[in-house]
This record gives sequence, C-alpha cells and structure tokens, in this order.
Amino acid sequence: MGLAKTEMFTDQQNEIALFAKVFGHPARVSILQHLFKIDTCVCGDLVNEIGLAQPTISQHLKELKHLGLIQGNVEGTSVCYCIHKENWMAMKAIMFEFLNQDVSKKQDCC
Amino acid sequence: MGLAKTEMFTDQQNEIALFAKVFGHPARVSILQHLFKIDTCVCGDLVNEIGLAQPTISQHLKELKHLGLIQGNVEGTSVCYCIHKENWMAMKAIMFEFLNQDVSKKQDCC
DNA sequence: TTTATTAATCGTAATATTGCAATGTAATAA
DNA sequence: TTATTACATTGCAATATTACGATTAATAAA
Repeated sequence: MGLAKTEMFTDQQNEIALFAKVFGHPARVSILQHLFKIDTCVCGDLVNEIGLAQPTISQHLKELKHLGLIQGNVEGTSVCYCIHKENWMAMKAIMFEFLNQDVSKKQDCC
Repeated sequence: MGLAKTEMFTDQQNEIALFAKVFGHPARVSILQHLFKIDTCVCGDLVNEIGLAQPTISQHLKELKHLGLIQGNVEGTSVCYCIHKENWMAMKAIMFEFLNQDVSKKQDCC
C-alpha cells in the first residue's frame, strides 16, 4: 500500500525511521555535507553546487527544514541556510543510540 | 521521476543514502532492535514479534540482507537471522563519520 | 514603475515503496 | 506418499518519492 503502518511501532522507532529517511537520498546527504564544509551559511549556491534543478533542491531543503535539521533565514531576495546545531545534536544522540548497540557480545549463531 | 540521480553524487554520498534508506522504515528498525535485544539469532518469530504479515517481514529481511547488515542461515524448515557483526560495524563507521561532523565550531549565521 | 533576481509552490510524469493474498518451494513428520 | 511447517516469491493495489517546467511571490535595482 506504500504506507508505513507507524501505529504498530514505538515513537522511538518511528523517530529513527524519520531521521534515517531524510538521509536516504544522496542529494540531501550532499546538501548537509556542504553546509558542514563551508564555515558560514549558504545563500543560494546549493543549486550550482549540486547539479539538480532549483525546484528539486528547494524541495529537499524543505524536508530537511521540516525535520528541524537546518534553518533558513531570509536575507534580501536570497535565503541563508545552515545546520540547526541543537537539533542536529539531538538527532545525533538518537541515531547513535540505535547504531551503537554493542555487537561484540553476541555469539556467533547461525 | 521518482528516481535518484545517483551518478551526480559521490560513492560515499550514495553509500550513506543507501544505509540510511534501509533504516528509513520503522519495521526494519524494529527488526534490527529485536535482533540486538535477544542474545542469539532469531528463528522465525519476527512475524509474531512485529505485527506485519509474513510476506511483508520477509521482504524487509531481504532488504536488510541485501545490504549485508543481517545474515540468515537455513536451520531445517526455519531460517535463523542475526546481525552481521563485521558489516554492521563497517556501516556504523560510515554513518558515524557523516553524523559526527563537528557542529560546535560553526558560527551562528542567518 | 519596470525589470531582474531568488527562491517557494503548483502540477504532473516517472518511478519506488509498502503491504498482503495467493502461490511456490524445500525440509520434515506422519 | 501425503501432510505440515516455515519461509520466499509473485502479482497487484495503494501510496510515496523524485524531478522539473511553469508559475508565483517577494525583494532589489534600474
């Protein structure tokens, strides 16, 4: 049905999935890496940096913003984007907890 | 077009996106958490554990296996699944590098 | 005001994902 | 041999995602 049955999972599981999903496209990974690489915020050159059309980039930015991972401020006719530090760190903590489950104590089964 | 233009991104960006995408569904998050929680491998009870139909679980397992994050061994009529330790740790290193970019030195712009 | 610039939104086509009923397959049990 | 059990595969309907042309909105520059 193309529709995840979120109601049968915990809030934590759904939250992990939401964050992961936003990283599940290379364009958004690229946007975030670029925002990290440059030391200030980006005002508009993301379209040149990445090779996708402006509406496509705008859509990806919207999704990142919707999850709170980036923030955008209007600066004249352009918009300045940067990582939302606090929310990024909060997301990181959630993802780390999931990824960091200790695998070493598991016995070799199978 | 519903089709990611992977050729315009780096291998690293595409790899991060692939791993993230597989975590982008709560059922797969739930499956992985269950495999971590129990100390041995799971022989079949994932369908009871999670409330989805058997073909649906089977499909999610297939995707996890395809990325190498889990392994499954036939054990009579049932199949035993567990985390693939080595591949999990390799994936973790890649995801950590992406998530762990230092946010503290960025100035407040915007 | 007119024109340019920048980015968001709308509409739409192409493709992907999710979920499950039905069916297939392989191993075991009776 | 004939169930039975456990899981995989197939096929399909419903929904989601991706990408972009066209348009709109807002501000800046002329």
